[in-house]
Amino acid sequence: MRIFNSMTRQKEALTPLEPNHFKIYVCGPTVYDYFHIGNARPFVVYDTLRRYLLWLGYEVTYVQNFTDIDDKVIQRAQAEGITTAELAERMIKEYYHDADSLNIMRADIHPRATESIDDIIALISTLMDKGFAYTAEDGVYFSIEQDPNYGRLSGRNIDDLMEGASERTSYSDDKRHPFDFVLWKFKREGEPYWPSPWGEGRPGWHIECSAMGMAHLGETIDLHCGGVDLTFPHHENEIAQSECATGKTFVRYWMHNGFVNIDQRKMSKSLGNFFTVRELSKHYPYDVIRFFILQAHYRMPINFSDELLDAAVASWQRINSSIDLLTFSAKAAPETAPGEDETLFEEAVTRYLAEWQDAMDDDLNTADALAAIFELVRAANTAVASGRVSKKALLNARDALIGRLDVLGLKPRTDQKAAIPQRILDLVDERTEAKKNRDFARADAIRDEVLTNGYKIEDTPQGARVIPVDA
RNA sequence: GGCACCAUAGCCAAGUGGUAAGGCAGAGGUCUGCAAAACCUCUAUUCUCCGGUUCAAAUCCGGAUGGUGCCUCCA
Repeated sequence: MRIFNSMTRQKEALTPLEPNHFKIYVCGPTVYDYFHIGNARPFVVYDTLRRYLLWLGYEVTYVQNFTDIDDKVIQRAQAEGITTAELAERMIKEYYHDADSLNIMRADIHPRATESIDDIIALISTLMDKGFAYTAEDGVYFSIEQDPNYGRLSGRNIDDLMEGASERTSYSDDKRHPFDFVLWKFKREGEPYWPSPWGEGRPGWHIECSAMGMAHLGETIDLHCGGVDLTFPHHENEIAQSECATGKTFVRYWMHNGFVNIDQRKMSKSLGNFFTVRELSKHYPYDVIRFFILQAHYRMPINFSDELLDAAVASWQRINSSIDLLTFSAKAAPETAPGEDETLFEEAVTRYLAEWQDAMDDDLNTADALAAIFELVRAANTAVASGRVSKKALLNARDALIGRLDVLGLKPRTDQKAAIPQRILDLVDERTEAKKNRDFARADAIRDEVLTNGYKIEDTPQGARVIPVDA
């Protein structure tokens, strides 16, 4: 598999440091609110990466943190009159609700900043000992001038930063350099704090990811993933503090996903143009949201609108419909089918599955992978219509389809459907009888009645087929 | 101001040197008692524009235009 490494800005062969075992760290949510669709993208994308690596036979250790202490958590907790721990606990529960619904696998480890204070303090101590950190009035800072490699990931040097900063950065505090960043914030009135060798306080934002990543995955991590907006300063700072502490490469492959936009503008909480996944799920099912995200390559920006979601509903329906059709028609399909249709179909299935894998291998191109899925769908629908393809071939195709969708974290609707009530099945039989007697008025009336009850009847060469109408 | 990214049909979106995937929407047809679903055909002589390299460019190089992002809240 090849992956675009943000550090080198090119696609590279992806290999684990430790044989057959990938160690992945994904920047997780700050738990002060429900997460929005823009936050959901990395969770879905890297979950898909994880599933694919597992499918390829690798062992994967997947870590995704919860930032449960920072300014926003404190602010929100104060506004609600509860403790930060209470707020975090609640929002983590809500995170799991949405993430589980999006079929995002739980990480092997979900470390929390407040439970990793010892690791954080140990890391800062090392940086202090080695002369990369210093104490200022309001906290402990990392000195970027001590790091000759600073700026490598984001492609900027300290001079570039100064130029950008000249109009926006205040030089008023007592940091040695305006871009020095805080490792440990000394406590302020009314805020939670922990003891440390430098005084009571709480961790800075960047340090927690380094500390938790290294604590659970070792000093060198295979993959570190997150949104492009984290490239600078968050990931840049993580590299600086981690590598200065250990002298080793912190991360071998950096992956950054593109934004979710609204009206061509970045979706963000500060712009106020966001939809939480929870809110959106009231209008569109979770599987459609996931499908929508995977329809584009992960590094491209995606725009977001009802029209695009509606199109995704229809596309996803096409796939589900084909799976249902395969299951249904396999029942009446011949046991063996020695003809050309059978051979051509099996060849087509093999070809499209190969295309699917090629796409996934090429920098997790889920858009292309889904195109292969659609090709497979068309071949399957054609095979079904021909009636000259064996039961075995149809079921093999169906299972392959379901299997590949599962790697994408997409569950076919069939699996989620309840059994069709006997009452409905009786009506369908009654309609078939009416049709046989050419009593079409009666047949149509029954079809309408069934539809009113939430089920659709479709006539096929193999007989009438009943499917629930999706809400 | 500095550093990046993006521009492909009505809409969405793959494609990084060999002659434009896939989905949605639309039109026509087949099947059907009628539907639905499905299938077939059609819908970009062309990839924002202008130069250049090459036998060959949506793909590489240079420039222009438009849009977006980052530059100590951010996925």
